[in-house]
Amino acid sequence: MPDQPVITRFAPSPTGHLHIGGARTALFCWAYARRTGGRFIIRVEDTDQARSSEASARGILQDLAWLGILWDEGPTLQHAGRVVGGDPRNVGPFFQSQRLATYNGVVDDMLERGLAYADFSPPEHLAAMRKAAEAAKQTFRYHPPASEIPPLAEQRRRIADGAPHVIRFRAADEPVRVADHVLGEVAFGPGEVDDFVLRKADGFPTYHFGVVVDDEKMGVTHVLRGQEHLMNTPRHVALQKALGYRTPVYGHMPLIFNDKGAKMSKRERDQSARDFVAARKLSSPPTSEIPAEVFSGWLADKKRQLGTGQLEALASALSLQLPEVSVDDFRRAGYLPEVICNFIALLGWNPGGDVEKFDMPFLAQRFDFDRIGKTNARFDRKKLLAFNGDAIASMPDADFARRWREWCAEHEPGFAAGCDDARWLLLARAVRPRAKTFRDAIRAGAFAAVPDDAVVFDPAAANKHLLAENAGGLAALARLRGALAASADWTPEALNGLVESVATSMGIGIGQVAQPLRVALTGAAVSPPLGETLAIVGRAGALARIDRCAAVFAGA
RNA sequence: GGCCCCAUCGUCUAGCCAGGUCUAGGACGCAAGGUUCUCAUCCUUGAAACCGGGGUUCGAAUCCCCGUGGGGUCACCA
Repeated sequence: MPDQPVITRFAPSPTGHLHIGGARTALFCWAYARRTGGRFIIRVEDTDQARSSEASARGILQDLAWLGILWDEGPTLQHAGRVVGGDPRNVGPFFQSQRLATYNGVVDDMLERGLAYADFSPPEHLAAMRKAAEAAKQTFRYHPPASEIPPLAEQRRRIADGAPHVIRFRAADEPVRVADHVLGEVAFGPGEVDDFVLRKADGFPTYHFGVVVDDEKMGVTHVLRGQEHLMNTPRHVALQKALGYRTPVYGHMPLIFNDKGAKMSKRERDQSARDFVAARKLSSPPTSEIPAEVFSGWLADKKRQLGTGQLEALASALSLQLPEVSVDDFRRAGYLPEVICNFIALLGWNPGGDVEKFDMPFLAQRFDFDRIGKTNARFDRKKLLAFNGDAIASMPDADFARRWREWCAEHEPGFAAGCDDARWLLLARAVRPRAKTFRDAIRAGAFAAVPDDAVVFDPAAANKHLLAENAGGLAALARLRGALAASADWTPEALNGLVESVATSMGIGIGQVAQPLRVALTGAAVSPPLGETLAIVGRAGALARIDRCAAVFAGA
């Protein structure tokens, strides 16, 4: 196959959000196709009827598109004014649940050729055998002697009678070699591959069967996936060999761990919430979203997970920050898609030398198997945060202002609502060096969204800067008010100068003027520089806030 | 437990494949100092690693073996 164009695929199962590890797999598959001038396709593996959902599939596609990982073939999605996906080679559909006829055709053929057989034994039978083998400390391998497999005619007859059954692969007793392009050659002894199920009792293919058939039918040449799939590969290779299919080039990537050294998973979010609840000794749910019995069961059983909505309701009721695990989590937390791509690419791959900041075109130009690492990587949120902060810091003002506003429209619609463009730009500029994420920026700029008559004064700040000692803070405020009311120039630069000159004229340090003003304007001891803060609040707002502050603390 | 993978600063890693230029480089984090009206940014400096043991070799972070440690996987989930 060396002369054929490269075809890679990402094959998510639509049972939840796009996980960060899945995003990396997709990114690498995309990058490899781009670099080699090949094609990148998406195939949705929705063969688990109980757990798959269309909403999840759509969410995953949207997350991919948001990250900038666009596919050449696959389900179609409207994104940024164009259609992503499609089926130019006529190899679809790209949902496995719509390809049952294809799988059934292959099953028939395999039955006919003795490569597979119908197994009518009930699941309990298998479970018992497995248990017995475990008790005897033996490796369980399902591979009955040929004499126990009914003749094909009988299999056909019972199938036609509607007897419940699965279709199993008839495995050969031979070793399998996998030429992995990341790990090198990996050898598996004879007997490692057993008579695994190809088609489930519900008529849907298993993962192994769907993957092998579809990769062949869709002409996939390169399979990049997580190392958790390594032990599946001999099955796939054995199947390909039996069917006379081509074997794609495999590359198994190192895993991504959380900071506890375990595989990153949604469970982490439940665990973090559970730890928090346990530390607070809460025994009843703090939100009506969660029934009491569900809550207590969840609390007692570390394996149990709450629904996504329930978990989020819990977190917000406790104002608890859940660890981000899925792409959507990071998006809502205010991370930039290009930073996420940059960062996850670095988990398991690097361009060599000291380069670690790069963009999608760079990846599309440089990515190759030979620089994929072999060691599992911990997902370091602190470093991601630093990367995101760097990206925000190096953006042009106007870009940051626009993208922050877009993010707000999606995730914090109330925040930017009444703000005109000029003021928004001032706010964005002031807040930017204080923010590592868009959500951070909201925290830093919160004072701007508070109505002038609703500033909440932090008691500690007010005490320290307005009420302490000889109440010099209130006197400074009075002087500032006069100067501000008279100021001709309402720009950050001029206003900074004005604050300085008030301090000078009063013969005190700038801090002794600045901090009282800061508390009056924002209620807190922390804000952007005063010139900026004043400019954002506006003259009328500033005077109103100062007056209200003076009134509140006058008698104190 | 069987099978399989892996092993450089706390973390992500460069260097390893084609041994010497490595008193092991970068980044995040951490520590100290500086700039500053607060916070943050920013600047400077610093501490910090080749898992252990054998070999091969004039020479090993780099090659080989063993040990140890970590991880993955053992479904009619994917």
